[in-house]
Amino acid sequence: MNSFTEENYIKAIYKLNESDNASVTTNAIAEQMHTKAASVTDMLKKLFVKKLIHYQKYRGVTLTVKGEKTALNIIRKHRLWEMFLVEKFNFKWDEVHDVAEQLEHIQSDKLIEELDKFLNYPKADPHGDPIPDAKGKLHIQKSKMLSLLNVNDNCIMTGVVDHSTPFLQYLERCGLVLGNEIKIKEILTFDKSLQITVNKKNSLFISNDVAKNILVTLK
Amino acid sequence: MNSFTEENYIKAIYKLNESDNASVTTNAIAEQMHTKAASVTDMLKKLFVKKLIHYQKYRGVTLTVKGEKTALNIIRKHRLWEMFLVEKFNFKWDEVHDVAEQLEHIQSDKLIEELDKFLNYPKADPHGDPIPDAKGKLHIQKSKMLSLLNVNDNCIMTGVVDHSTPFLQYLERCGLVLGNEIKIKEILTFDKSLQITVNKKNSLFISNDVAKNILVTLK
DNA sequence: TAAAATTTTTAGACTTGTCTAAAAATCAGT
DNA sequence: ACTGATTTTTAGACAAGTCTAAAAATTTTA
Repeated sequence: MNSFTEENYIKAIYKLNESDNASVTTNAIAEQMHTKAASVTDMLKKLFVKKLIHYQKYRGVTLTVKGEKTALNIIRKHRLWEMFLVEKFNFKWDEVHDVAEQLEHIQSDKLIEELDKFLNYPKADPHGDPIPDAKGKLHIQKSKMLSLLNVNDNCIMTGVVDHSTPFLQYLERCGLVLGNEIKIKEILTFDKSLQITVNKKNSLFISNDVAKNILVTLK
Repeated sequence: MNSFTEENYIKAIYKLNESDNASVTTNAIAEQMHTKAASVTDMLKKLFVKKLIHYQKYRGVTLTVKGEKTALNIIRKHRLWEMFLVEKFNFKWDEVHDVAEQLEHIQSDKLIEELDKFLNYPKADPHGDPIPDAKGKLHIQKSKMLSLLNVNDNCIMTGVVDHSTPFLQYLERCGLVLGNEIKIKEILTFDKSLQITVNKKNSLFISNDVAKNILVTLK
């Protein structure tokens, strides 16, 4: 079994990796955990021995499959408890975090099963953040701004930020409607505009501002 | 704030003191906590510095008022969580303990308030163990077998174990009916039979078997 | 009431997770 | 490609909680 501290490191690594999908640096973890880089290095060695992370000195870390499973289990518990506190115990969204942070470490499979049942098996918490199932699988993806993805990422359009008519009309003319597949071919360095394909055919350029207003989930 | 470990020691001391109401020994705590006497001594020094216990070397410990308040708060949380698990999450009584043992350390006043409200402010858990209120006050007493008390203990009769007619008729003849005050005058060593008074007048002897079938709460 | 048995405490060591300060490795700018 | 800045790691120390072995105090027993 992993200690509370180990669980918190795993979760921090998962979150840092989630946003940029790159190898996570020692300093980034130190900042996230409100601790010092030296302490992080010590812990990384331990997590490496336990085969929870891939780690090479000076090279940052990523989670192993085992580490990711561990992370998803903690996140599952955290998000289910947040739902519970809000829906059943009259917590406001800004009040839940600290308590869920404690509750997520409680060890009991039956408790989490029953909690899930009690909440009617929610697929996402009210933030739109997906709740992994008991096997650690995410059934829905949190949507992100298209502008945050990288070259060669493949995604499905799921929403827009700007709902103005001119914008929506522009999108329709480009074939950018809900459900279509968007692949990023290139991101130009000088203005961060994107070359994309829609449904593997239509190739076009969109500005970074446009990309910021398109919500997608990774495929 | 106290650590999990400190809280567990406080709870252990409370429980050990509850049954016999005497100064609690180092070895008794060590056994209860599944640890070694040397570790207990170390912790006792810490709890003494924090003014949670009265402690003199080699003389055992009792809780201070502050320590007792701390204990009652943990017990309140423990028993509320047990109720919750049984009533809302389909736990059996033998399944709740380990989980409640973890949940009792969660720090959040609002959480416990809402939990209490959610359960409709229960006064006792289904074991009959009383749940302290938010101020640490016990509104009902757990009833025990009269045979477990000591000389000079004073109590009120609250129930019986054996409900057979002959037994109840015998009790009535002795004046042993619900609500009457029983004081233990003497416990004979050779057969553990008891000399008692009922309502400070009638003095009589009852066998230990009879005493085992009379439920009382301490006054 | 003195010796024997038991309980409790002390002393010193180990583990986990943390820190500071200094050394080593990597990265950035020219 | 070199130099300086930054990041990461190492080394050594500390606090909490635990342990074993030995010493000290208390209790039991004869």
